[in-house]
Amino acid sequence: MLKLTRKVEYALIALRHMQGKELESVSSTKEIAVRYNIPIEILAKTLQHLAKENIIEPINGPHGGYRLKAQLGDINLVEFFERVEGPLGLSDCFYDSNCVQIDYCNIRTPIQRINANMMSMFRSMSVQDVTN
Amino acid sequence: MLKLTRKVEYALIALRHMQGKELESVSSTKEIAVRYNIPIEILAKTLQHLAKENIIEPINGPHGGYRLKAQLGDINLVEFFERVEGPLGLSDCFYDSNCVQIDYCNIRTPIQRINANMMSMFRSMSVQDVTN
DNA sequence: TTTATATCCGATAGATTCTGTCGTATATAT
DNA sequence: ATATATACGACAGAATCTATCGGATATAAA
Repeated sequence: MLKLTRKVEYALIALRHMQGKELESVSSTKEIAVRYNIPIEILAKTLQHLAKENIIEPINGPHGGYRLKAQLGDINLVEFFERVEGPLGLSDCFYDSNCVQIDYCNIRTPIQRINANMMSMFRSMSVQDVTN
Repeated sequence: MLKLTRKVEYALIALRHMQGKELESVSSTKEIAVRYNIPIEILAKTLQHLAKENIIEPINGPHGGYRLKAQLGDINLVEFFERVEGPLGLSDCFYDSNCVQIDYCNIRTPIQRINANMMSMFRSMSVQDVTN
């Protein structure tokens, strides 16, 4: 409950890795996978996803890899989590409402308040707060 | 990702239900299950768990059920989540460390900072903030 | 004392999500 | 050409979440 997914963690590890290098320099999937002991195939998918989101830029071919493209300070954590994992919320009913309790639920409003607090907390931090 | 479990939601729904009634009055599992459209067996388990945690008090026999026992204002949300679901944290490595990345991880410290923020946010709210 | 209505509790099954793997295609530097 | 990268859909295994089943104990009331 209330945990990050591996995918988000792998993404952050990779971004921090890239952040630690010179701006133009390129990091390959293999390099990162070996360095941090991450299964290469799943890291590959994660990086492809970040590339599709224009957060990193892919370089094809030998000596290729990825380098940072977006300003990590401009992406807050709610935005980042949603771009990597989709809609965010303490309960599904805040973005998709096929919950059988929805018509009777007596805690929807208070939970939504807490959810707003959580969102606001994550929104107050940027990806760079993690990768620096 | 970052969602509450049904068990926690059912527990909160039940507590709010009890909170809305007179102090001495008793609510049965069936009454709550029907009222909020919750599978009765799983709600039963949840209430038994809350009883073991001394948050509610069981009354056996016909016309039995449960009534509030603890002061809900005294239980903060971190404590509540942990009493219902066990250890809490954005990543497992904050309370149990068989993560294969642990020796190489470059984001453990920043994530722990975010985790501390989240904990502090949940600690600043009590169960009563949800059930009132 | 029997009966009906509750809680109690371990075992298990089903569903969903999370995590990781495989195979194949495409791009490009040397 | 070849070697080394990314791209990507399909699938498989694992873990967690959610729900169900069966049978036990407790007690109020007929």
